Amino acid sequence: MTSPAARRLSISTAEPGHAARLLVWYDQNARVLPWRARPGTAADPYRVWLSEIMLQQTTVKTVGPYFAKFLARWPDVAALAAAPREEVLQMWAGLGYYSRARNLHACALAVVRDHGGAFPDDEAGLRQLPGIGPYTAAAIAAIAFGRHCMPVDGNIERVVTRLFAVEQPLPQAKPQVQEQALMLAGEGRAGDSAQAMMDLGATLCTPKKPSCVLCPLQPDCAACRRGDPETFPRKAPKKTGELRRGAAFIVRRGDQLLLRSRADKGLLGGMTEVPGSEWLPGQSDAAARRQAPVLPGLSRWRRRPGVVSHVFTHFPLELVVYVADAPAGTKPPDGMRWVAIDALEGEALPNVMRKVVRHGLGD
DNA sequence: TAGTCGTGGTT
DNA sequence: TAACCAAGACT
Repeated sequence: MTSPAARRLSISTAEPGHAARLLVWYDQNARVLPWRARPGTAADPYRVWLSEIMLQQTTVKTVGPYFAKFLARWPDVAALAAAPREEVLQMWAGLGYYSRARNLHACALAVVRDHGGAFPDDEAGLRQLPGIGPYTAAAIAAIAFGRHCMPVDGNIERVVTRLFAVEQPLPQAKPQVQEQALMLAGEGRAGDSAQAMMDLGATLCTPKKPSCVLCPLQPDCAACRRGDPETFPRKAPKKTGELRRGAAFIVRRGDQLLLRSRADKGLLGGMTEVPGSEWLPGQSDAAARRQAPVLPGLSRWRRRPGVVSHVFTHFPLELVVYVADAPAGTKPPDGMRWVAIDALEGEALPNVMRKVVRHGLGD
């Protein structure tokens, strides 16, 4: 709280509120991250945007190498817009949530085509672009353009619901949290305030065992006073999905594999895969195997021992893997293609398919 | 509004 | 280990 000396001074110097104390803490404790501008220098909207898209539901550690890779290959939004979409998907492979990659490219094209290559400099304008929702629009507006707004992500939801001991569960409490979060934006330093809140949530106000003794907001934190900060935010428990089963089919033609591209939308949209059965709860191995591709002259299917297990956000998956050989010269079925095993790095293979190939090739 | 959409890490 | 979480968007 305010010291007696400071209180006397507060006649002319307003008592530091939440926002001010947050910024004092940030100036001494800000994380150094590749996409952040050096203190005192302006942020590059392209880098801010690229990082914000990559960071959606993705950890800082995971994003690091992808951010560097993208920036080296496409140093500005015009370069990214000029790239083939397939190349963007391939570079994104492994990062997950692939609609982000499709929207990233669509957004770059829109910025070049509709905005002369410059990002809109306010929340409303940004919000119109593909892949930019309420959070990302506010984050870019604050960090890149200094607009007075506060993006609300998982970190900030946690900090705010603890600070005010919000009893209403999420997501119902979102409007209230948004309003309270904005009160923490410092005058003239909205971008730093936003990043300070994220750093606070990531390093001190953590989901479990928060370090309240080090927190600059601790004197005012209702949840900390109650003694149960970990119980915030309130949230309804979510149900786990049912296990789905299926089969994946690896067809070898010499040193090549048979691949195809998934439908543009939906799960793993636009990504590369080996032919496979549907993924259904309770599907028998026999039913899955009947969905094998048909090629002339194909050898017998050999089932690889074991299964490939993978967990998506809303369901776990188990795939049985079969392998067969096709004679030299065999033409690929409609919509499929032969790809050299050595060239798989150049494909937009999601991790589940990397697991399948590794398993099928006996690694 | 609630379900869909990846993957890796932590507890 | 099963559950939860990570700078959410879209339908």
